[in-house]
Amino acid sequence: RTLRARQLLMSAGDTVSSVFTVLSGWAFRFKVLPDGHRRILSYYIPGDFLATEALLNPHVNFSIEALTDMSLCVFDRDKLLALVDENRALRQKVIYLCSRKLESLDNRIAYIGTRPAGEKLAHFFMHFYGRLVRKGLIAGDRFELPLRHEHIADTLGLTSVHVSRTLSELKRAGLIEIQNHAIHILDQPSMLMLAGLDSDYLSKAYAERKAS
Amino acid sequence: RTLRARQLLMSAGDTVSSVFTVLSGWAFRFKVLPDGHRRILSYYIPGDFLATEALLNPHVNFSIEALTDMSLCVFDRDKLLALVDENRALRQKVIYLCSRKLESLDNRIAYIGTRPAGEKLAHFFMHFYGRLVRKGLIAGDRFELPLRHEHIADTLGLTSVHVSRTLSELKRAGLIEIQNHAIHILDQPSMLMLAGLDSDYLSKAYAERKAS
DNA sequence: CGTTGTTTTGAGATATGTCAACAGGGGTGG
DNA sequence: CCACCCCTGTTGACATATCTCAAAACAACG
Repeated sequence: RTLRARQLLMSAGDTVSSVFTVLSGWAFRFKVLPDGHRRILSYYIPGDFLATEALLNPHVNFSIEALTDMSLCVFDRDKLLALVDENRALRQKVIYLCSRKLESLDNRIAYIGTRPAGEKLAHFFMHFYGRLVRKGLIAGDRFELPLRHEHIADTLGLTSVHVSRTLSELKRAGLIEIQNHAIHILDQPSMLMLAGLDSDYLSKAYAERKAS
Repeated sequence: RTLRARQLLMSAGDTVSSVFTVLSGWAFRFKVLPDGHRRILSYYIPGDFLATEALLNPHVNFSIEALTDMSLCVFDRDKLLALVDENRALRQKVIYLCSRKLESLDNRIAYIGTRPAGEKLAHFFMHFYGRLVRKGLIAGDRFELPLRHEHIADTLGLTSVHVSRTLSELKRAGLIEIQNHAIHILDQPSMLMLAGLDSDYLSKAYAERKAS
């Protein structure tokens, strides 16, 4: 199945009967608060299993939107669940997925809380860097981020105006460079430190590469 | 097994071999950021299964501390896992737990992000109110919260000073009252609205009561 | 009745939000 | 190929929320 950029894959309130893996393209999962603000909860990149939450509970209360054109591999939720139920190895796999998911949400909460905008941004970028490396999707210190400032803002709990300003600061400080929709990490150590990550975060990511 | 207030049940980096259910008392799960700030991720109240995360993955990177004296029912992780592996109903139960857990973290992220302090506090209290009601632990519009301001601050990403100020505002506005460590919800509808919750949030909680 | 830990209050600093104007890019239709 | 428009990003001035530091009030507890 394919999807165009900006198309919705599922909406809050839906009862879904399919789950997916991402073959190509990016997507994000979000909620809309009562006051109309959007809050982005997580992103999906190629290779990701899409919507662990939906596998566990078909009644979703979040939405998923395509960030770019994308192609997906579709699974029937019931059939997949039946398979999982029978197959021990698959069950382990699901447990692993859940565990990762829980951990990553914990981390989101931990650093989104109250860190200043610069640190939030650094964490955001370096986190993606690590994910892309682990998936074997990039090699150098430059990668594509098909996001608008508004996405970043809705992810980190900032305003797009303030994201713009803070990005300018990071550029002026010589930490990063941005052209088109690609970001270039100029000063890796400083960025990792700003992000509150271990200095060997990236080496670890390279070591884990393609161990999906 | 029993635990005194302030005692640690597990620490980040531990490999745990036991999981628990809470018989009495409160606890909280937290991380310490590289800069020394503590971030509280979740709370446990009587009846809760303690550390779904630890069941899925024995190598934990968070800590759990007792908030009050507490008594726990201990399970051997391996044995419990073996049981779960054999028993279909238990597997469903675990799936349900994970699903709830994921959802609640989503919600944390959604409202912790950028809401003003008053709304965060309202959400925090009403959320506990709902949880306690569902567990059948309270009846009226008043309940005990064995927390210091610092816990609330570390949960919501605020300063304990600011928590104090904002609480004073809520009191002055006639929304709540606090004595000892018990909170009295004076204006339920306003509090629910502030918290960004449905006006029938509590009726629902009462309806679900003790369906643990 | 002191000691220690917690909450409250105040004054001033800083980070972030809001609103509004403008600039640039990439499409679209003429 | 150009003129226009819409969407996004940038910049500025100002308002506000939250933090910091420090002192004082209060509570719990031996």
